[in-house]
Amino acid sequence: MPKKTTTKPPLEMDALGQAAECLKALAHPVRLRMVQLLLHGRYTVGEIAEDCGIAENLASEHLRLMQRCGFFTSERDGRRVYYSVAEPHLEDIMACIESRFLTGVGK
Amino acid sequence: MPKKTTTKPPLEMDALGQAAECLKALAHPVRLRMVQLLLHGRYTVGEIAEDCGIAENLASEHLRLMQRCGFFTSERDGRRVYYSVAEPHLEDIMACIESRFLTGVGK
DNA sequence: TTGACATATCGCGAACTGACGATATATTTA
DNA sequence: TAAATATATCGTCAGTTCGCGATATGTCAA
Repeated sequence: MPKKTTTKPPLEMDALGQAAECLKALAHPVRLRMVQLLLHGRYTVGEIAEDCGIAENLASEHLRLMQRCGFFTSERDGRRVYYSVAEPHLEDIMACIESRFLTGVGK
Repeated sequence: MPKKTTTKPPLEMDALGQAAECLKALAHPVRLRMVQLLLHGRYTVGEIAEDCGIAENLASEHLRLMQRCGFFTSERDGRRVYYSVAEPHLEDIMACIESRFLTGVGK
């Protein structure tokens, strides 16, 4: 009897907590924009900040947050730090989000 | 000349804001659980509360939040109120989330 | 009507988040 | 070395979220 469907979550509640954490990381317009951008290549903090129209320290904070979730990684090259996507599922998830919210709207 | 496309995102920033709002609504373990449950049928507030292991007033608050996003709808039947999924994309989005976070973990 | 049940709403406090200026660290160039 | 550049971190504060007890509303049955 591997599973029962009676009352509670068996032990998935824990995984749902993790999933919620990561969704919280995505749930910010600037961070969604960063995901869109980095899905097309790697960029420095300065480039990302400019694209999003925010200060560089703010960008750095958002990027670090996404990195803690495992969504992004960074590598330093000289004084610059390049961020890129580390989580392969991000592409699928972003596609879902875009298909719901960003399709043919005011284009 | 309705809009200019100089530095920033064209006009999608607005849609990203909306998307972020809805992701925030999803970004909670109890609410994710509610989505999972309601994707399998319609249930009353009391049933949902018990399944999630929370008080009924709390469940009611979470459900109302999801309803404001357009994710759920409710219909009253006597003293009970049944909630069900209203947003068809929820299934896809939830599938993405599950494939990332809820696959073969500790099973 | 009254009482019981199901759900919704309100008000509060604790905890968290986001933005921002100031400051710190790391790296290159002079 | 010092100065300039790129990024990261810190402290703070306004605003928000969560859970909860108390209360309100809505519905049925006696």
